[in-house]
Amino acid sequence: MLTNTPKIASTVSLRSDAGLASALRVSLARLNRRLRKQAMDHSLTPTQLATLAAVERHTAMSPGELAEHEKVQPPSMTRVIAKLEERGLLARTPHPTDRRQVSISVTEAGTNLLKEERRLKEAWLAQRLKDLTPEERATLRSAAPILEKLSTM
Amino acid sequence: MLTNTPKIASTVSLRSDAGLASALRVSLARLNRRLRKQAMDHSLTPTQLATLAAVERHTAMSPGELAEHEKVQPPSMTRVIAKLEERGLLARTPHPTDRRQVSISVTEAGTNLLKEERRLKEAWLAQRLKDLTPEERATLRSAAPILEKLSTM
DNA sequence: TATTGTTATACTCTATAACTATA
DNA sequence: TATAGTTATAGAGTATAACAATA
Repeated sequence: MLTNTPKIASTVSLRSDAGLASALRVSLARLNRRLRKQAMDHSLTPTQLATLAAVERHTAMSPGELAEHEKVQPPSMTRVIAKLEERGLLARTPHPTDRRQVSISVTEAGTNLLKEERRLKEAWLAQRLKDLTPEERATLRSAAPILEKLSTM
Repeated sequence: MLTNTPKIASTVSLRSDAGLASALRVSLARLNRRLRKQAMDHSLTPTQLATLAAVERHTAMSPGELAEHEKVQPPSMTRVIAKLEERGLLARTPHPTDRRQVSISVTEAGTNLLKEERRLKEAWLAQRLKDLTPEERATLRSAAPILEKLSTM
């Protein structure tokens, strides 16, 4: 170790809006980093996992839509889908009318993997919530819908 | 477009602890995804950016420490450092006593990049906070330290 | 002729193994 | 002989360009 002195946290007051933004940004990033570590050993890349979740969320999508949604190029999505299909997490069915297109959907195994993934993260979080005071939990209960709102504004 | 019907959100009640954990997880993930998009076009990989931030946070670190901190192998860190040094964001100075070691520190340009990166995210967040009601902002002010606490428990 | 998706190929990032310099 | 770091090389993942099938 050379030196290992963490710097003093931001001194901007929480009372100002800029201070609140700063404090929230730091807390959100840190908590998310911790949450991301609570993951299954599914050995899926982030893109693969996000693709699986997107298909589940939208019920059925074409490779082109998925590429756009995940901000990757179509050839990359072809390979992501191939991997997920190989592992039985996604299935491809022909498009009813346009035979150029393919419809991608989640298999039961894919759904189960996503469920388990979420279950692990939520279990970790629930455990920590248990160690808060009732007042702290009440505050978070009020804050949750506001955080939700922030991301859709 | 094939189909694009988003599924109904979780029906678990916010009142239960499991419901709170679920709601928080979703909100946190979504808000972070939005925040991450508010980034400079610095063309740094996630590892490069995280490394830069780690060095800033710890003032000075050795390549070995950085590799361990960022969970990459030493040879990978060698290349990350090389890239960051090439761009003038990190600097290397010899260790005072052990000539095998190298001390890595952030340059002024590196500090400025991190500042700008944070400024952008916080500006985006502050703008959204402005559109909340005073009560909602007060709730978030109370919640911020609790979120912070959750990640260190 | 335009569009959807795939194959061919190259580049980047990270890993393991082997090497150099210093303790 | 052990440790810190780098260089050499290989394996994944993604991009661009070219191609095949269908509209």
